[in-house]
Amino acid sequence: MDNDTLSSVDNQAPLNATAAAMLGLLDQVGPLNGNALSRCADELIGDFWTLTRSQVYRELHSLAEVGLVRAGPPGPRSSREFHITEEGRATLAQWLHTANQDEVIRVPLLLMIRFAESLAPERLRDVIENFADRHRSKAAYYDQVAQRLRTTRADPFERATLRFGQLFERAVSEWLDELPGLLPSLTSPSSHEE
Amino acid sequence: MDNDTLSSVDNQAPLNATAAAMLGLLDQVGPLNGNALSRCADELIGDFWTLTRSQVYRELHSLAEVGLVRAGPPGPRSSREFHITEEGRATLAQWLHTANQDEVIRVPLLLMIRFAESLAPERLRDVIENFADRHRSKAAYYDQVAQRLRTTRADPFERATLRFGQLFERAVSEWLDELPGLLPSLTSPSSHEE
DNA sequence: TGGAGCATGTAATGAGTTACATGATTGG
DNA sequence: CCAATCATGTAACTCATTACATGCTCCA
Repeated sequence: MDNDTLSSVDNQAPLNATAAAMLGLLDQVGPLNGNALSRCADELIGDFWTLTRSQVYRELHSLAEVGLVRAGPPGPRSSREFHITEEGRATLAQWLHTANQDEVIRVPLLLMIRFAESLAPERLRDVIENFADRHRSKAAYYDQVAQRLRTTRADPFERATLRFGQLFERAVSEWLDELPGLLPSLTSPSSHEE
Repeated sequence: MDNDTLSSVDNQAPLNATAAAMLGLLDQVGPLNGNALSRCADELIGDFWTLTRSQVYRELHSLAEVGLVRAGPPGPRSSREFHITEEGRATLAQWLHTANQDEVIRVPLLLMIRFAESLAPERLRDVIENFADRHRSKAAYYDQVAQRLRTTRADPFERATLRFGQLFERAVSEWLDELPGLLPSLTSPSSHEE
C-alpha cells in the first residue's frame, strides 16, 4: 500500500541525511538546478559531507515525487531549477528535530597502517607523506576561510562548522608529528640491509 | 575485454578498501567464518572503518570467486571458515602498495548546525549534548585501550592507529568546549520570550 | 524437552560512484 | 563555422544497510 498522494508531512518515509542537506541548501540559497546544487553543496557543506552529482539528481527526483521540492520551468538543455516547498521546509525541520545519526569516519591510511606489517617502510613513508600533504593544504584552506569569516559579519553556524575542521586538522597534524616516535620503522634507515 | 579466468594477480579488478581490510584481518588473525570476521573487524578496525555483516558475506563470496580467499570444510549450520590464499596475500600487498584513497568524514551534527537557523535552541542543545556523550565514552574507551597497550609489548601499528583516535577525540572535546562561545544561541536563555 | 535467545547466513532495498551521452558556449 | 571545452543530465554498476529467515544451544 503505497499511497503517494499524501498531503500530511508525517508519514513520509524519513529523510536520509543527504536529502536533508539538499533541502537545507535549497532553503538557504534558493532555487537551483541539479548541477548548481551539487556545486553549491561542495562549497557549503563539502567539508563534512560528501555527495556526488548523480546523487543530487536522484534525490531531487525522489524529493519531487513526494512533493518536498518542485521543479520550475525548463531552462537550457533539459535542465530545470528546483525549489523547496512548504512541505519540504516542514520535513526538513522535522528531520532537524529528530535525526540522531552517528558520524562516518573512514580513514584508509589507518587501514594501511594497521596492516603495515606487510608494507615496506619506503612505501609507508610515501603514503604518509601524501596524506600529510593533503592535510596541510586543507588546513591552509581552512585558515584562509577563517580569515574571511573574521572580517565579515559571519553566520555563527558557519563559524562553528569551520572551527571543527580547523581543530580536526590540528589533531591530524599533531598525530603526524608524533608518528615517527610511534613507528620506529619510519625513521630507521632502509631496514633490509644491515 | 573482461577475461575473468586469469590466474595472474595483476589484472584482477582492483580491491576496494573494504575487501582489503578483510584480507588483512584474515591474514593477521587466521581463518574465520563470516560472522566471526565481522565481529573481529568491529574490534580491530572498527574505530576507523565500518563494515556490516552483510558486506562481509558478499565480499567473502566475491573474494572466493577470484581465488583470494578459500572456504574450508563446512561447520555448524551452513557456516564455513575462510582463509586467505597466497594470491590473496599478494593482492593485499599490491593494494597496500598502490592504494591512495581519501578519507570519508561525514558528520551529521555539523549538517544540523549548518542548517540550525530553523532549529530551536533547545533542540540544538540536545543534539550537541548527545554528541558530547557519545564522544566522551569513546574517549574513555580509547584511554582504556591505551592503558592496555602501555603494559603489554604492543604492536606499534596498533598504537599508532589508537593514537589517531585519541587525538581526534581530543579535538572533538576542544571544539565542544568552544562551542558555547561560538554559538550565542546556545547559552542565551530561552530566546522566544523577551 | 521445548522455547528463548543467540549465531549464522540471505534477500531486498537504498545510497554512492563511475562512466557515459549530449546539448550549449566560446574562441580561433 | 568548426573544434574544443564545459555544463547538464542519465545509466549502469558497486557498495552499504536493514530486515528477515532459520538453525543451534542451553537452561528452566
